[in-house]
Order: sequence, then structure tokens, then C-alpha cells
Amino acid sequence: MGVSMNQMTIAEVLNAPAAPAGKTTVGGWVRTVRLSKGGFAFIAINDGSSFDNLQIVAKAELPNYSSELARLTAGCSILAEGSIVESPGSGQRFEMQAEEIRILGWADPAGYPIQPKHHTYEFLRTQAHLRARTNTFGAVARVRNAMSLAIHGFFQSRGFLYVHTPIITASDCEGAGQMFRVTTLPVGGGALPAEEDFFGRPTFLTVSGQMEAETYACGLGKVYTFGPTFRAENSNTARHLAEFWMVEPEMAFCDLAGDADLAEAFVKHIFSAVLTGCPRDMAFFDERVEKGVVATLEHIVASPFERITYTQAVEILEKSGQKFDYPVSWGSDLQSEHERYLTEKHIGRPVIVTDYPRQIKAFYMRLNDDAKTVAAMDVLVPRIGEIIGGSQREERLDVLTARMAEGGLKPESYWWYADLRRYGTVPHAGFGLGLERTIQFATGMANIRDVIPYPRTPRSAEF
RNA sequence: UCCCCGAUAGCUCAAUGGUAGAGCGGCCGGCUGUUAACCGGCAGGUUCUAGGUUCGAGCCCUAGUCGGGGAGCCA
Repeated sequence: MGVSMNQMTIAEVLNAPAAPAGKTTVGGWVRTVRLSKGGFAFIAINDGSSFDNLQIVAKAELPNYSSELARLTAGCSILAEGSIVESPGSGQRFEMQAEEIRILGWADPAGYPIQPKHHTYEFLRTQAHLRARTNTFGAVARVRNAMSLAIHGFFQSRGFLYVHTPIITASDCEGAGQMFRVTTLPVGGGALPAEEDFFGRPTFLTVSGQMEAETYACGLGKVYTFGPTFRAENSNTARHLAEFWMVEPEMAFCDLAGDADLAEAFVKHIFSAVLTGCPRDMAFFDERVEKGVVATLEHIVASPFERITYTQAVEILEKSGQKFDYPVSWGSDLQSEHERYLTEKHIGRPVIVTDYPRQIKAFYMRLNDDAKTVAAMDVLVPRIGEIIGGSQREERLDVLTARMAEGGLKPESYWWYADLRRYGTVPHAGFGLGLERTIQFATGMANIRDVIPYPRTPRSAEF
């Protein structure tokens, strides 16, 4: 017995139109074992290929029944060979009548932390190397995978080029946000000049691939990046990570309206793909994690996003009669409570807020004709808040230079960014979507640390 | 970083300042085409750390560590 022609995943077995003929081999980790003195054992195993387990029926006549099979516990790994038959019991369509079961690895029940019972997410975070073996984290991993595939599918089908922007960057202020320093200088070598460092200058982990993506968009048209991003902010919330994955499309010959159109189509596409690609996992999230997520996603896919300007948003908030902890006034940024009111109470679905005051947004966002606002947009969703932030980029060199000066930035640090405007400038636009926040929204998972395998947060990088 | 809350058995949680408890899991036994099975028994504790108050502290006080919720920064 071993890896044979007849080896199947549990997903393949359970989704088969009819019970596969002949002998089949399946490998997996034991979830539960129920012994029957009547002469058999029911061994439920999972191999990650599907949410559902495969029930293996082991008869007492098997040679290793009492010596091994009767001693199986949660977490043991086994390889089972037998015939797939329709199950006489309720709860599963097919089961395996085992003819041979080999134990590959024992899992001492005294020490194995994943018991067949409810565990808190907090506890499972301390066992992140084993939590993939639970229902919830298996489902999250499959949804994350389906979403990643859908992201590439969306852009590829629309002619976007996937570009790999650098992880290590020398721009010391690509935007807001503290950066992680990258150095080979000795620890405590702050006295050594940066000229002695590996790159001969200070370098950091990227906080965004946007500027590099812009350079490729201004030459290749439509591009996107999809990779890790790093923020050294001391953020301790359920929606911030120090290392997260971001998707950043960038389009030449595109304005803010086109950018918002793309964002809306994009969000709808990936939610739709998750619903059709992971129905069993989504049913689990709907039942056990966040009641109503499936209906929420279906509704989002089917209905247009609301679009309002920042100025309209402020008016809505002022007229709302709601009491906010922070006052609403034109010119100051929208607080979480404001965003939540807009998307959860006033509109009840995703909303795209555009045209923010220039003073609260980045220098590269295009100045509108009113000279008071910039062509920026945020996509806000209920419960999570901002999942997309984007803008039309300032393509006029003189305006860009003036905006840099306003922000106290040194134009010489951005010489290559300015060159895009100096030589053959074009209107262009793009946005950034936080992968983990989008997974959070799609699954209903409350904490961002539970939608990435190994979360990096302040004072936490165990695995 | 700020505000609030928490830390007790492997896990989830109880316990008026006065002998540390339950459920689940584990071990032993019973029963059963079972479905996080069920029934009986047993074992399992430096009550986060360091100080302090008190005749006596899991409980009160101080500091710290870690975790959670909210806020800010943002995706």
C-alpha cells in the first residue's frame, strides 16, 4: 500500500457522482474515533481537500485492529485503503470500508492540543502550526486560496499584466506609515553611516508597490501587483497586521470614475468566485462564524455600490441626528464611527466615498478643479471599514511638485516618479485592496490574525 | 501609543477575604452502524510574575508581562 494510482483526496471521493469502483487509497489526519464493541470502529479523517471528513469503517477483523486502530486518537495520521460505498448511516453520502489501514504518525493524546471540541481563537493562535487542522482554519485557508486565484483571474481576463514590485525599497516616505529598516549593519551599529550598509543607503521593507506599479502602467497600460506589504506601525487592532498582502492595480489612461468602476467590478468578482468556489466552507462560516455572510455577499454581488463624495458624506453625517464621539466637520478625516454609520446604517452595503479634502490625503492624488479636493476614493464595507483606498494620480508635473513642497517632501528623492510626468505623462489611476480585510469580510472572521497563517503584529512573531 | 476588561486543571469557565470546583479532553470499565455518541469511575492545580496589606489572599493594593475589546495610524 502507498501512493497508488487509486489514491484520491477526500474532496474527490465525496464529490464523485457515484462511488468509485475498485480499491481506493486515502490519507488524512484523524478527527474523531468512535469504537463499537459490535465489531467496528468509525474513524473520521480530514485531508484538507474539503471541509467534510471521510468516515472510514474499520472492522475488528483487521489484523491491527486492537493493537493500533482501537488506539487511534485525534491528530494521528493514517493511510487507508478499501472500497468506497454508499453509507448506510446518515451524515455522509459515502464512506470507506477499510481493508487495510496504516498508521503513519501517532499523536499522543496527553499532549496534542487540538481536541475535538470548541477552542477559542486566542488559544489556537498560540498553536498556529496546528490550527490548520481545525474546521475553521481549513475553511479560511481554502477561501484565501480561492480568493487569490480569483484576483489573478479577474485581472488576467481584463488584460492586466502582473508585475513584481520590489520588497526592499529606498524610498523613505512612500506615503504615510512607519517602515521596517532593512540592514546588514551590526545590531546597535547606529553609529555606522548608511553608506556602509549593504545598499550603500538606508533601505526599508515596502509599504506599497504603488509608485513602482505606476512606472510600469505608464509604459504597459494596465498592471497589478499582488504581494506582501509591511507597516511598522504600533497598531493593535483586529484589522491591522505588520505584514499583510495587498493587491494594487494601476491603469494608464484612466480617471477616478474608471478606477471606482474597476474596484466595484473587482470586489464583486472575487466575492462571487468565493461563493461558487467554496460553497461548503461558506456554509460553515454562515452557520458558525457570522450568520448572514452568504446573503450579504450575494447581495453585494447583485447590487450596485453607492457612490458619494466626501462632501455629501459630511452632509449625511451632519443631518443624521446621530451622536458621534468625534465631531463631523468638512476638512477633517472621517472617523471609524462615521464610516461605520455610512456603510452600515445609512446605506447598508458597500459605499465608495470620493473627492476628499486635499489636506488629509497624499501628495500624489490628483488635485481637482475646485483646488480644495483630490480625486481619491475609499471603498467602505460594513463591519470592516475600508478595504480599498485609491485615487487618480497627479499627472501634472508642476502640480505634483507643488504638492510635494506642501507636504515637506524632497522632490529629488522622487526624481524617477516625477520623470513619469516629465516624459509622456498620461492620466492614470489605481487602488490598493487589503487581502486579509477582504477575507475577513467574506468569511465573517472577526480578527485579522485569524485569516493569515502566521500573523505578524507588535511583539508577536512566534512562528 | 491611549482608554477599558481579563489571566484559576491540557482546553472552556466557576469559586462572600476562611479546606480549589464543573464541563470537555485524558486514563480505566460498560454500551452502541456510530455522527463533537452515550453511561460509570479515576487522575489532574506554584490560581501569570514580583512585591505589599491581613491572623489568613485565587479574591484587596502597587508594578510588570501576556491576551481581548475600543480608539488612533491605515489596507
